[in-house]
Amino acid sequence: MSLFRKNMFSYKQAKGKARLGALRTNHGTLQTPFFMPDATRASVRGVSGTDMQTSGVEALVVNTYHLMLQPGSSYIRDVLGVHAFMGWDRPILSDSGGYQVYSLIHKNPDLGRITEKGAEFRSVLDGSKHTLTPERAIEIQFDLGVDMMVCLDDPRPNDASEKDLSDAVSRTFRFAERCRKEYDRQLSIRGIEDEDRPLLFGVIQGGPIADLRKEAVAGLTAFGFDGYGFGGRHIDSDGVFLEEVLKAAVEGIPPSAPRFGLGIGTPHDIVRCFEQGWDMFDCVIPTREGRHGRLFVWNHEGVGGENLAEGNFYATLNIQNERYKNDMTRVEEACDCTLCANHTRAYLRHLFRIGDPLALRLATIHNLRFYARLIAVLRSMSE
RNA sequence: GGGUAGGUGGUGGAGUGGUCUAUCACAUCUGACUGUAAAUCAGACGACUUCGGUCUUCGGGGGUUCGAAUCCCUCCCUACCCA
Repeated sequence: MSLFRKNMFSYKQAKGKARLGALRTNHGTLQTPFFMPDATRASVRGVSGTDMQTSGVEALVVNTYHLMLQPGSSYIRDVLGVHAFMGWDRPILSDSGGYQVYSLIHKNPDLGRITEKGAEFRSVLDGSKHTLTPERAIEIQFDLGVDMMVCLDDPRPNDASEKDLSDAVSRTFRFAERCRKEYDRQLSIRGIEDEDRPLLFGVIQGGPIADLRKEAVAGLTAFGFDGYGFGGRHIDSDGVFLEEVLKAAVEGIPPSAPRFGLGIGTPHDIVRCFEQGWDMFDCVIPTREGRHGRLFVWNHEGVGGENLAEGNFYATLNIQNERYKNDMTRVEEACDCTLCANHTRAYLRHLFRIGDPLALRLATIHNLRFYARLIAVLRSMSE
């Protein structure tokens, strides 16, 4: 019983393998490709919903693990869902907490362990124990009331042994089966009609080994999910984009399903994934790096496009550098964001220097606007 | 005029005979950041360097000592108290 809803996703082939699509969700239709900033704890740090809408943000990602800890999924359920809680009425996707198996547990074994039962976390907030089973992850995501949810997965570091990576694929598949079973059960318990159900994404594991990725895709697609996400990490330990691995994965996914590159990525990574046929993305880069004073700017005004694939269409500047002390130009003259419309580089640098929270907000807004403009370019170029 | 306490690298402030170019913090400079333990983290921060070192620093000057930021003399300066 494959998940399939008529008119949920449609697309037309664009340049090469890239495609332009439309994904229907309970909070509106999203044009693909699209990029979602991470509002991990139901907040894109430092910016308001209005800031995000003005910047061109169309959808957000929240996190099951972090919201489970604070303020708690039942709390969010009781306040009628994360949309109402945040005051954001556009699409929201929740990540399953699977990434925290990697970012917390694998990077620091003191913070928990992953077993066949699920992920046992030692809370990063107060040390308390929390077990996130596949079933629990799905239940929480229903409590959150999101539009798109993700199966709990078991990502491993890319330098893990082949056996380890293979185990991660098979366990992620078993988790996916359990997630799907619980998903159906929740739909039934909550009396949710097919037309109103959130979309469920399976996650492709396999590390940097293309054959494992193919195997993962084959298993998941045979089982059937609304969409498929590329999990784990899409870069090697040196930050090099795993072009062939992404390609191996995307080729096995039926074109009728949306393809989600989890945690992707830099502007260049997004372009390359889009050209391979990936449709949706999320990443902390624009927001985190913005808060750290790194601003994205186009290399050329008017934005050509010939150089998109080479990745030299943009540059970054560290606004805190001394060279901007007397720089009275805009971060980017051609940008229409709140920062570029009103303030100089020198002023933004000053705001960072004095530690004013406004610096974080303005830098984040600019980077979100940059990403939105990148997506707009991809959409227009491919027609 | 008398007394007391002090003067350490951009700042604050440790050190009180050798392991001191001198802890630490801040400031400054630079870098990193990819499904957010991240308004975080890392490196540099006297000069020169063939990167192995070399030279110059702890208010100024002089002295004791094999050796001084550390002890002594002297001068200068600062803060507070008393006249």
